[in-house]
Amino acid sequence: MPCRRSSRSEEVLDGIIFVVSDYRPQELDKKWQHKWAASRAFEVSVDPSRPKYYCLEMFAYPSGHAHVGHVRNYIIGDVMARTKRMRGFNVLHPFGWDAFGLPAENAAIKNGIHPEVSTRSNIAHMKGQLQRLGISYAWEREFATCDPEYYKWNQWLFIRMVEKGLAYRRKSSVNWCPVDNTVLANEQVVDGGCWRCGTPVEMRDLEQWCFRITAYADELLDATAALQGWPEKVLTMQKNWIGRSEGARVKFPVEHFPLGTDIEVFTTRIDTIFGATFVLLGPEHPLVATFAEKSPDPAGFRKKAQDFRLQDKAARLSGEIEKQGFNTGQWATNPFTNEPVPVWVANFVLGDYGTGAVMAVPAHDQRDFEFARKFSLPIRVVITPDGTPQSSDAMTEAAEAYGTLVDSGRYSGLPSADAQKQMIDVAKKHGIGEGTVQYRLKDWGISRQRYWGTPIPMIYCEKDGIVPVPDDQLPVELPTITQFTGRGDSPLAQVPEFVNVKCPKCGGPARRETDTMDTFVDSSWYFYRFADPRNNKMPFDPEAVKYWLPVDFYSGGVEHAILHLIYSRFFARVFRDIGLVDHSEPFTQLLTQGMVLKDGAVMSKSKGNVVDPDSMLQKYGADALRLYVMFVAPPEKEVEWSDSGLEGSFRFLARVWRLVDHWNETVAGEGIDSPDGCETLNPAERAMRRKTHDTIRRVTVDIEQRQQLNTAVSAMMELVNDLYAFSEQTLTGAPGRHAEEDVEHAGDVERRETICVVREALEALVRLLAPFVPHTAEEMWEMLGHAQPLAAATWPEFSADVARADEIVVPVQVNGKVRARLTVAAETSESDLERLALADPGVAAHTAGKTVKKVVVAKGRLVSIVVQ
RNA sequence: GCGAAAGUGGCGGAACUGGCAGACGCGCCAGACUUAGGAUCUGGUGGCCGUGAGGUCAUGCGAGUUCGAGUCUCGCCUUUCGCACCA
Repeated sequence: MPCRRSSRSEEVLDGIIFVVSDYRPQELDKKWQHKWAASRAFEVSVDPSRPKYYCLEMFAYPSGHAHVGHVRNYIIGDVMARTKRMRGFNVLHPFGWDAFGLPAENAAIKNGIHPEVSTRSNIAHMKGQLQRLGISYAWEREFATCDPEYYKWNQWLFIRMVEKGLAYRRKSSVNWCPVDNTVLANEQVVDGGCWRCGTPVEMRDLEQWCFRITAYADELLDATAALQGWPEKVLTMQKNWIGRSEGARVKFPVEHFPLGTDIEVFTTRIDTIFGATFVLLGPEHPLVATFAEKSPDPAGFRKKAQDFRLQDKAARLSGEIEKQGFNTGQWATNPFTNEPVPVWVANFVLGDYGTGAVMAVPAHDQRDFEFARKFSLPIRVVITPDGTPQSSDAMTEAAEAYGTLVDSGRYSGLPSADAQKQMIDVAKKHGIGEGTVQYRLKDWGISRQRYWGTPIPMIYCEKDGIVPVPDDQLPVELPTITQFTGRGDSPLAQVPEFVNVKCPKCGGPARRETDTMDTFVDSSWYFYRFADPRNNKMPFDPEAVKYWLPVDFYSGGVEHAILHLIYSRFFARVFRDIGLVDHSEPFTQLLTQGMVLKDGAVMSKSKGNVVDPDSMLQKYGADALRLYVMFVAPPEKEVEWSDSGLEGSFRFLARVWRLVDHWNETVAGEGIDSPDGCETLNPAERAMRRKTHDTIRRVTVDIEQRQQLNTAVSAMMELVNDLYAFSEQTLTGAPGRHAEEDVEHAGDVERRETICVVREALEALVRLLAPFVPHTAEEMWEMLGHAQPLAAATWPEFSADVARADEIVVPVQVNGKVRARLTVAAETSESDLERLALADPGVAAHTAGKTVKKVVVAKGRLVSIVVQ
């Protein structure tokens, strides 16, 4: 039964006395949340007879408390999910927890609480928060990545990747965060610092496991063209991250060294090679050590190179580094000019890009130019706009543009592009180089020297080498550790019963891998698991994934534009290539929601500016919060939190409530049906109906096509305003003014047509509101006499016929200024409009005594008259 | 430095394909109802001139295209974001 009361009451909330009519959202929240749970309203199963819709918000790291910034994303997703459900789709809307990670482990080091314990309790609390917001999740599919039933499949997949050569072990120079005591992937280094704590990263040489994401570099890049549902901004970031560049590798032989001692360089501008007057090595280049030995002061040489290495990433935090370098004393031969060129070591040459060495063309590369001027190295112009040779003396900066070659032997006179092709051919023919493609993207190092993650399922045997854990022994479970020391080595290495194991091949003594996986592995495929979360034979049933995937609507923060989203696209391809899925792109549409600011800053615990959703819920109920967050701005935009805005949303809901309360008994009466059955409607009734249908159209388009949820809300507000005005015109007076009498008088409305029109409007309104304010809408739906819950109702039908206006107002401009407004039949022809406009007295006043030069008529919109 | 996006009332924002700028909300002002109003309902609310009808200016600044520009083009300013020695 509806919890409806007819009298007002006073109540004290937060020390303030409110007089409320009837709207008690806190009661409604509980009532409907229980009903939805009891009826399993949002649980779904595969049903090929219905179109599916997979609506997903990025799952959460269980930090303990969700603030309104987090919650905004879940509400956006919920509006989409609830709308699509009412539109007839079989909607999968799951949620889970990205539960492994450093914060829990760091907390354990600090306060001794085991990560498992704190994580589980954080999850419980945050789940409660989301449930109190009424987000329509299929909770039965929930899982956490720290469940062995989940991470088992990380391990299973890892072994498949080892088998396919997509996971491999290598010693390499890695980014090391001295505070978090672990390795970071390149994607996790932001401005030279750790993405989590900002500490400048150090370089260390470590053995670690890598995923061969570069095998998919071209595909990941090319496929961005097909991702039409993604924001351009995110695609651009991914393209830049992959950083494909076409060029050539060319060998510069080192003089006075054995044949085959070459410095190989990568260049995108082989056309400038005749201007290559020196060669630069990065400090990490292998020949640096060799050259040091040949130098008069090997120790000093090595120290200078080492200094360059150390300064590298950290120094970038504080702006640009000055270009430094020193001469190795060695010479190499430019293979095109056959001239000797000096070899230098430079701090700005990256060791891990290309070949770690470059040919320097100071006339045509700004960095080389600055370097050459600083160290008085020769500058030779080999490209000019018109092919006329030039001196470098007057140059103040490098000329990087393409042009025509000069002073380049037999290539002189060729345009850059042609020269590049010919030079690459010649280089290849002589075995001194070849055309290649270089990427900025590097393989993804996933080993982490931490506890709270997925154990890497590998065993090291002296006899058999590196052996994967057999599938039937998965999962390799995390041992329970009681002491968290924070020492710099892998915590798992300190657990002998974990480390010591028999080799699966020979049965002899062996050691387990003690590193765990980067938690981005967990989040790279969780959306597949949701399709079949309890499968204990496979990561998921391919048939279930075939039905539900790809994700139709995915929303989350832009901060994942590269990391999570590129890894997920990579994993989709890995699953594809091991035959488990038949698509390549996991997310059809991506929405990057804007953050919620408080006092101009991103909410964070440390800044102390978090707005806690629970206190808002207590005061205004879930729906007011939901509505406010959707109304305040379009989803992508950053917004500033406003308490008074939230209060406005609460007032709106109370206003709708009073409206329904005012009319419900009348419209639920006998013989009240669709106005389609009514003989004739008077003009006011017709206008009211038109508004109803126009609102249906606007809200539907705003949600489904434009995803502009704020204007959908304002359209509904307009409808409510019109319904108030319409109620005023009926005999009853406005709702809310004399609540008692109005209810009595509502039955006095004489025209059955009026009641039919109101009924149609209210039923449409309540259903349009449902995705935004589901609890309030459910209750009002019940008040309107419906036994079936709104969660199972269908979306209101839009009728173009009803929405069509029969009369329109057409403004008339004279020399660009509006001078009159014509009220005419909607289908008035252009010639009639012109005639009516010229005849209008307001227009005539401005055309009198002048010549009409031109009349432009935009049918149904405007008439523009030019006079002189 | 390079690249992208955005600049609209006191505030958040709207304006869909170039066609009445400021929808909707917040705030503010007034009226009604009231012992009371911080509830509710109604009306008003960009600037300037005018008692008024009305006029006039106005979408960061400056030009341009057009009958008509917040919207398109060019230049500049500001802000935000991304990339930043990637050869």
